Amino acid sequence: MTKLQNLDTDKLLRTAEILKTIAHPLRLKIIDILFQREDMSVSEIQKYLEEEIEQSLLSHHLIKLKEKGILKSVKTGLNVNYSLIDKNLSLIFDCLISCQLIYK
Amino acid sequence: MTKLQNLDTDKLLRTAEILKTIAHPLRLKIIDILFQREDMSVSEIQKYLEEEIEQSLLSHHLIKLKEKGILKSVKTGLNVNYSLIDKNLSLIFDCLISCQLIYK
DNA sequence: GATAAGAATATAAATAATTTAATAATTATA
DNA sequence: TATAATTATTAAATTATTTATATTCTTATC
Repeated sequence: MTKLQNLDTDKLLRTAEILKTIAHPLRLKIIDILFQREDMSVSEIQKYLEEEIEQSLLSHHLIKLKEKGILKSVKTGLNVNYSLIDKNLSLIFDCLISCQLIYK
Repeated sequence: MTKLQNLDTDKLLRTAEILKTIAHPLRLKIIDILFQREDMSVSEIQKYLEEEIEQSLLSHHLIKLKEKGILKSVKTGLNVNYSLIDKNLSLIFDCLISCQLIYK
């Protein structure tokens, strides 16, 4: 009987926290956009989103993604440029595809 | 500029839905238990959980996991045995590890 | 320094998820 | 058939997340 992971309570909580952070349509879309192009400002990201979305709402989501260690940001002049800390995050889609939970 | 995935709205919604389903400490623990041993009844799973947890709460979580396509169940006598539909789901941990979002 | 642009913050409102508790349904056994 | 064991269902209570609105903060430019 092998262990899936060394799953103590802290690790369960942290894993759940990260997955919860990603588990949102708009935040997934943001991740996708930043996978395609690094270092985009908030207003650029806003333009890329097909749905019209409030600046403050976008900011909320970006800050949450940053807080949880998924994005980083650099301020340059008026702009704040966000980017993915690790592009391997896209592997999460591959995992769900390999489980046939989403289609390719 | 490559696309991360072919990310239409439906796919974003479905991906978020699945991740949200997994993104819970107890449900992750259930997944871990069923990765270690297939076909466990509700009461067996209950015994395996270190924290004391209500039978009805466990049932709620199991049913949610089943509804979303992550678990399957077979009724035998008094028991209902649950198991993972796809053990590759554990790859999700590897993904988070490779992004250094959780430790190994 | 006044104004504008870009982004963050604060707060409240709306919505959704989780947990609890009581009860019901199903099957097995005395 | 009465009782016990196992699991599911329902409704209510609690807690958490998401969204909207208004405002503030920072930096640049006039």
